Amino acid sequence: MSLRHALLGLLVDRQGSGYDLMKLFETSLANVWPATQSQVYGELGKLADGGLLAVAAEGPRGRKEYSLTESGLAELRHWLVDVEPTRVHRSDMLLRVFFLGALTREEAHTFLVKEQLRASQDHDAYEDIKEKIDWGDDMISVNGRIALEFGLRLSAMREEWAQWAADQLTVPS
Amino acid sequence: MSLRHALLGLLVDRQGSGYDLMKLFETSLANVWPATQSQVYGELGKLADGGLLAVAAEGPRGRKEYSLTESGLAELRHWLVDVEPTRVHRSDMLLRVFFLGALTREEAHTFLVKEQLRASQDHDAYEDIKEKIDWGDDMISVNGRIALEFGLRLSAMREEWAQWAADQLTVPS
DNA sequence: GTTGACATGTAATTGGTTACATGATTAG
DNA sequence: CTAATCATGTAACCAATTACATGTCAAC
Repeated sequence: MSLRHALLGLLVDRQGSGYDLMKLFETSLANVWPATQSQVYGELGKLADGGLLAVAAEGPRGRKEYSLTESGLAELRHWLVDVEPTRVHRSDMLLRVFFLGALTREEAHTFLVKEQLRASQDHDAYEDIKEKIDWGDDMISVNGRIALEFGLRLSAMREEWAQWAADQLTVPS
Repeated sequence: MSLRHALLGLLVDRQGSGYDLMKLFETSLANVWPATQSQVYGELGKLADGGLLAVAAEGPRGRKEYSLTESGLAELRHWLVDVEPTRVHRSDMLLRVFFLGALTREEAHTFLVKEQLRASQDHDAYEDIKEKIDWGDDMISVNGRIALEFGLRLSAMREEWAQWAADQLTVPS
């Protein structure tokens, strides 16, 4: 149930339509919590029904501008403070690693080299974001920097690990 | 659709019932791809219907022992070699980071310190596994070690990052 | 004979993805 | 006038979670 909280969070220091929030999503939260258009519109409706959001204004083309209510902010804060983040993270990449023995050594090696490349590309992409985005001083910009640093460290780690893992295969015990 | 491949993978160098596979899951794959009992039994049925698995033997208590077929192995290898691993990984922890501005500085600091602690505990748990599990030489043991190393490096990274992030809050720009 | 491990399944619900469908407004 | 952007929604499907339901066999 994190999407609802993502939407509440985006509405803390701004007000916006589903369309606005979708665009914000793409340029910020999509890396940690992807969502589709249908999901966003659906969830906004439910949040408004539940009184966590209010329709602050209606514009052209049926545009509905949402704003956070008292109870919406309370729910967000409750989620941040009291709800434990999920422990396990699914990774189909690591799942594959378990079964690399079903491939030839060359194929397994290729798999790990590709992962190393992906990690390296991800790292580059994060570096790009760090340089090119002009960071505002709003909440998601300030804290987005902290999250971005995680991405940078993670991709660096993945690259080193994949290198190490590929070496393990090349020189077996 | 990774669960099907997880099951195919487990059946590469052994043969087993849903019950057996569940137990194997818990002690190996659960960290990278959790699955429930109902999911496992359901998926095994579908895989058998599709000819990727065969019922090799039937035992007491309705026990059905599955084995990998030719086309099952082919499908596994295809997934390993040709299907790109998922790019984005959801993290409700990082999602929360974006919204830390909705908390007081103390609350936000506490959140990051708790994350540091979780990472540290995860690291300890992985160290424990590394020491205590007696590793066989079967496929999932050999490659499980490679995956475990990822867990160790990731938890170390998370711990350092959380420490850094907590410091960022304490001494603001 | 009773407890615990073995063993399999179904049903209801939720969250997420993909595809489809429609239409208004603005800028060139 | 026409293309791009704005704007919202529905429907079908799939994967995963939770809870329920049932029953067997072995060991003590």
